[in-house]
Amino acid sequence: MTATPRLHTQQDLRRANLAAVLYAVVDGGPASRARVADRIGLTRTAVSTLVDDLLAAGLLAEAGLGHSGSPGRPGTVLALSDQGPCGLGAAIGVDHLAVCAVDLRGRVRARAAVDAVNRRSRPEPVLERLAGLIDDVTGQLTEAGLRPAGLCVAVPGQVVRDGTRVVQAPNLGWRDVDLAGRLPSGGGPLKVDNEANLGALAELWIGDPVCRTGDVLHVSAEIGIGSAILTDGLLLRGNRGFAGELGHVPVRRRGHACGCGGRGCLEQYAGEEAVLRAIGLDPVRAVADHPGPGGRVGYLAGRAEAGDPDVLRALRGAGTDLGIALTAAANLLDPHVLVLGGALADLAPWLLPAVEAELGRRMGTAPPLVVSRLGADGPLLGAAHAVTRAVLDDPLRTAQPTG
Amino acid sequence: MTATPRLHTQQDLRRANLAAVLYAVVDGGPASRARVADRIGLTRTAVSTLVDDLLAAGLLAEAGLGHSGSPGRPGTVLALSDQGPCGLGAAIGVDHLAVCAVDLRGRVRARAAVDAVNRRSRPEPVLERLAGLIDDVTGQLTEAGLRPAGLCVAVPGQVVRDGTRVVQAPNLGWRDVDLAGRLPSGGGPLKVDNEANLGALAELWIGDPVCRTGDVLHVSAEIGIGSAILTDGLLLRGNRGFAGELGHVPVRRRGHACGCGGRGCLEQYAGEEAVLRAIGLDPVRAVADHPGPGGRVGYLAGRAEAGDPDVLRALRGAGTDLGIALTAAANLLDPHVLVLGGALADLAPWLLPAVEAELGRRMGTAPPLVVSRLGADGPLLGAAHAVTRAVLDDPLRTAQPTG
DNA sequence: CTAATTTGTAAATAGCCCTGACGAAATGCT
DNA sequence: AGCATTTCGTCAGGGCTATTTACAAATTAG
Repeated sequence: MTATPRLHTQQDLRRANLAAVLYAVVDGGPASRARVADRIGLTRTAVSTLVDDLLAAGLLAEAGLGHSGSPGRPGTVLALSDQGPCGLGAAIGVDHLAVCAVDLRGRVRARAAVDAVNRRSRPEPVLERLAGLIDDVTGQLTEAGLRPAGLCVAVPGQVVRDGTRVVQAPNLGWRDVDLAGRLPSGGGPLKVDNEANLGALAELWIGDPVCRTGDVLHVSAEIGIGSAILTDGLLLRGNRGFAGELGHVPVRRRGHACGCGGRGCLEQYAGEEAVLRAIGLDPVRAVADHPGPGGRVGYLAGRAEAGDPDVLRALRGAGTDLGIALTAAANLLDPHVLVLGGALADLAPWLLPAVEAELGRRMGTAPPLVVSRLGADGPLLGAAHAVTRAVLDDPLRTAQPTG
Repeated sequence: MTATPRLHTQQDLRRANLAAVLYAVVDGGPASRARVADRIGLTRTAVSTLVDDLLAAGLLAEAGLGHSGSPGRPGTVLALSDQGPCGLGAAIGVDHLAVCAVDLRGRVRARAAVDAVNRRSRPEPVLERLAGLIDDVTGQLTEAGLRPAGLCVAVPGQVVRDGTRVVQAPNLGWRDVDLAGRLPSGGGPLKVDNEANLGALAELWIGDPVCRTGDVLHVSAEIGIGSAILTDGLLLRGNRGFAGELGHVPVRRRGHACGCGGRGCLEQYAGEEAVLRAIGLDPVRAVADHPGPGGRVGYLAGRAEAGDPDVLRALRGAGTDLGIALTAAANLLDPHVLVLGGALADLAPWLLPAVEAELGRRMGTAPPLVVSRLGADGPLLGAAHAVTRAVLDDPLRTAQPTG
């Protein structure tokens, strides 16, 4: 439900073609003007003028002459600038805070992270600590002569569609938190998005190439189980921006009551707490016993690695229920691929067989199931890249001449 | 997973603006050039030249002067031509064949239909009879001085994404049937699509206005239970074009075996056959006993109307299971509205309460549930309108001067 | 060293929309 | 009725965008 942006004026055309040039370089790698022209179907002349603008804006850079061994004059290779604007990404996790900056080439140029106990914490101190990290990263950037073009924050919760307010983040205990103006976004715009969404976008942009060839359902779990649906390279956000709530897909007709008000939700059987309970641990105590990013997940992975039968059985059970929910999703969406991301990626060796078995049993030809390449880093990287992608989408809006 | 059409040239811009003018009239009703200019954000001058082209192409027509009572020279009202190209729509149902033609204004200008027993029938005789109906309708059109701009066929089964081949239509017993060249499409292109998809599009284009304001999940059932997902006014088709298979969402962990190979699929509990079995009827015999379009559904509706407790209980049960599957879908998609279409619309009075009860029990705030305004006619109308919409999307491609 | 090939740019051209201005046709006030 | 006001549609001129055509520069192949 996004209003399709109408193409009316010649400026819109110009903007679209500027973006097309940049994406030709993003998707196909550095290339000469002539090669870019072939890729996007414009003439060399047109590409030349577009490139002139992009060079002046500091988004592209000439990187010497390329010679391919074939006859003809070699072209001057165009690459994305590594001196241009950077994207600031931040992640608010239940037990950590992280910030990073990526340049237009997608390289991480600065980062900072701390362990933190954000569970059931008030927003103010969390945002204050996060602001400190952001200032830290911004400092590193300006030292290197780079400038931030905006900030995007990944949160484990529901976010309104326009991306300024957290509606609900149960595991942080936040409700209706407006972030506008409360974090130093480096002059650019500030956006908030769900970590599952950003993890999926990261996988699309810089992860497994299979995600670029069709619709994707990207599952990710921290404590809750979320997912994101990518269609045609775009997120399906739904009416309120809450699409992808895989954790509340019913997998038992009459099952445990869930915090959402329902019964038999997947989260009650495959969520982190459910797995901890299944091996006889008190979830609340486990959080205290195994803090830090990947604390409980690392603990579970360790015991699974050691062959602990209780943990293996619990993960098999979780995988089976996840398989049921994914059957529902795959029937509804017919995705090209299913991706396990977030904390699930670290437990994939023990979850995957059960998930695949259940999918195979229930669907004639189930979509392939792959493990995220980015894992727990996905949301953070996705947030940073969301900023740089916004620059690429509208190159001259945020650009400024090279110094 | 549709390649986004890139906007490169000024011709593309022109095409987009021609379409914008037409859609301004479609969505906002007949209006003067100046009014259209206001609606789409172009200048009166630009709109004038666009309208000139559209008048010459026979897509728009001037309909006299409009006077609103306000000062100023009255504008000449522009309306879609009712002499222009028409869309031919056809529907292949399990027990009927239907064809209709709609003009650009959306009015049905010709139609033909017959009862037929297509269940488990070979494609050849069915296509032959359908071709006869199409010729009949085309004849009516040419008598009225109209010309068909293409043909779209609705089938109860899975269709490849490019819309030329039926992969599988279980209730017809068809597998891998290529329709290209086997039906008289009146010179224009021939397309095939799933009836659930076309029913949903019909609802979007000419049905309940709530479908136009956000993402929609449109459920429709003939014998199988299908659905279509509309995002941003576009169908979500999925990787192979099989998205929307609501009928195979699991609603029982260990349930009846289903033809799809799975267990506990919704279709086994809420499909037409399941309901017939639940009231003690043999589905195969019931088909023979109650033929024709709406045969079994009409029979069930009649008994429900009369207060038959068995039927009411069976429909309540089906509604409950449908509610479970819709909970899954609503959590994944966060749709703006859920629509019950197809044959379900006729049983809505008895299904709806159970569906709503289950949704309400499982979701804090469930999306509103509405009944399709078009019902069983949806797919046929959607098919016809798919053709006219294609004309509106690229006005000068298929156009020809007024005679 | 020459021919062939490819690259990048320049000049001229065509298409599209915008600005500004104008006559035409209605309303509303005197 | 007469006049000012408002709105509509069109015309002329101009700016922007991409294309066509042409050409100099730089490389490979023989």
